[in-house]
Amino acid sequence: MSTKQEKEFLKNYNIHDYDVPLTSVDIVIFSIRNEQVNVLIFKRNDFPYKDNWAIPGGFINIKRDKNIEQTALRKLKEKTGYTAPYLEQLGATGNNKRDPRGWSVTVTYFALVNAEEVELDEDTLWCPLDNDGHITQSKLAFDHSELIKEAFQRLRSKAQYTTIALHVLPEKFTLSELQKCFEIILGGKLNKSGFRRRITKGNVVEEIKGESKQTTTRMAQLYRKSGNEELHFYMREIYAR
Amino acid sequence: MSTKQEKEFLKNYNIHDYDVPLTSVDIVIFSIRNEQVNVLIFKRNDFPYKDNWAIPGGFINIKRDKNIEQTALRKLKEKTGYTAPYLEQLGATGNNKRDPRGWSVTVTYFALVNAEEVELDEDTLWCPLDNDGHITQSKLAFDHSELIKEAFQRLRSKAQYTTIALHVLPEKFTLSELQKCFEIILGGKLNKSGFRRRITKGNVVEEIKGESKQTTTRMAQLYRKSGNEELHFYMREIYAR
DNA sequence: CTTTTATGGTGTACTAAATACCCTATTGTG
DNA sequence: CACAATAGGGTATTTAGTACACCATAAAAG
Repeated sequence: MSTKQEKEFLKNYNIHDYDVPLTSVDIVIFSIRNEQVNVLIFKRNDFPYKDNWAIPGGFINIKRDKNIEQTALRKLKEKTGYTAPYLEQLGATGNNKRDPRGWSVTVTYFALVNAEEVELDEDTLWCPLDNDGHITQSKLAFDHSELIKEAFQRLRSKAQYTTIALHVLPEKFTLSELQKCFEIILGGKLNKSGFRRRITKGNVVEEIKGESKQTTTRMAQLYRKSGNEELHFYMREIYAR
Repeated sequence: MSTKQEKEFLKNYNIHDYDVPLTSVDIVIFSIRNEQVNVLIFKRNDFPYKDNWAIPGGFINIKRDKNIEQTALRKLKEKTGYTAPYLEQLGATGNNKRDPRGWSVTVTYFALVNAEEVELDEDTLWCPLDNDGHITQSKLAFDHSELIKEAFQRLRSKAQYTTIALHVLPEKFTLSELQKCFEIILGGKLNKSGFRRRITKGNVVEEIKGESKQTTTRMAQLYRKSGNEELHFYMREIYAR
């Protein structure tokens, strides 16, 4: 397939001969803390936007990373220690405005983690989002506030027809805790028995026989995730009011 | 905000000092012909994969393109003449294997067009897909077969809960023609009266008063798209068997 | 030690929006 | 003129939600 001419072409090909955009990976890391959706941000150490808050990310290391998902996982691991989180690509954003260094493309991922299992570095913090996915704290570097908002919209939308909220919980949890997570993400109340039917009917959680958790009132049955798939998809959206 | 130090940094910043990936945009253009989903492919004129079939695409022109969607629209217009098609970003694919020139990231878009309104250039053709989204003709350059398959899965999935199939039809169409398009995309038969209720209930199509179309049997009412949104989203998926 | 209260857990009536199946109308064709 | 084929639409059934009521249980209050 590969002709002599083609080999010649590839030998002479040098990307540095062309005007190319910057290409980076950013990652919106979600968790739930104090009954709010939170996002992990850190204070930048380098130009541009030095000393501003931003979401984790950076350039693809074309020596070390085999693919872009690996770049995202590497960044996530650096900031949270997580190696197997829920991770989904949100999409690419690219234009000539978003980075002062020039034309820039970023591939954004979002991850769900359990806040209890993350140890924060210095200059790293959880920042709560309001009901529209706006970050309530400081203004962020680049277009990161916009990326967070888009990721939040995707998260909320997916919570309506999948089991995505499972991924912010620890290994063991009660159904009320799970419902609470859905309600926080969806921004409204869910019907209890409808929710429990929906969750227990599919093969998405299983009782941990004999284990229950002390709450403020009566004991609650503990569950764990079951099924192998990352997400279970429902035929209908759930209704939060 | 912008300090002297930062200005200095930006002045000295040169992307050519770094090892960066190639970044391109590819576009999967769908239409329906002969009761099959088709994809537009063309014969490559340049290395690598010269003389192989591929989907349209290319590098971002950082002088002319303001953002990646513009790059995609530019490529689409070159091949089809369309300036306002249904266009959606599928996502980014990036790894060190897909392009012989080196580490490569591509942002894939997919578009829906009406085949009748496209004039094919030389070295350009419509190629039908089988029921799994596999291209039935030749092997394609790069990982383009894989990109097509992923785009087709997204298209089929969206046809289950949105009005996406509207975008492969001409301005005027009958409900039977619309149903046929959905069936082709979904790969199964739909229930007629259920389908008509679903379509006519939302504000997605409107009768063209007094206009009807001759079919092989009785006259059929003509409709046009209505509503301003690109897509209408339903709460439930439709069921094709 | 009893009562209150908050939450855990479940059952039932109602409802929305599908599917499944049926019927009638219209027009070209043998 | 009967018949085939598609347009167009009606109704019963099913599915999976919402709304709401009810009992259980353990901590806290009196």
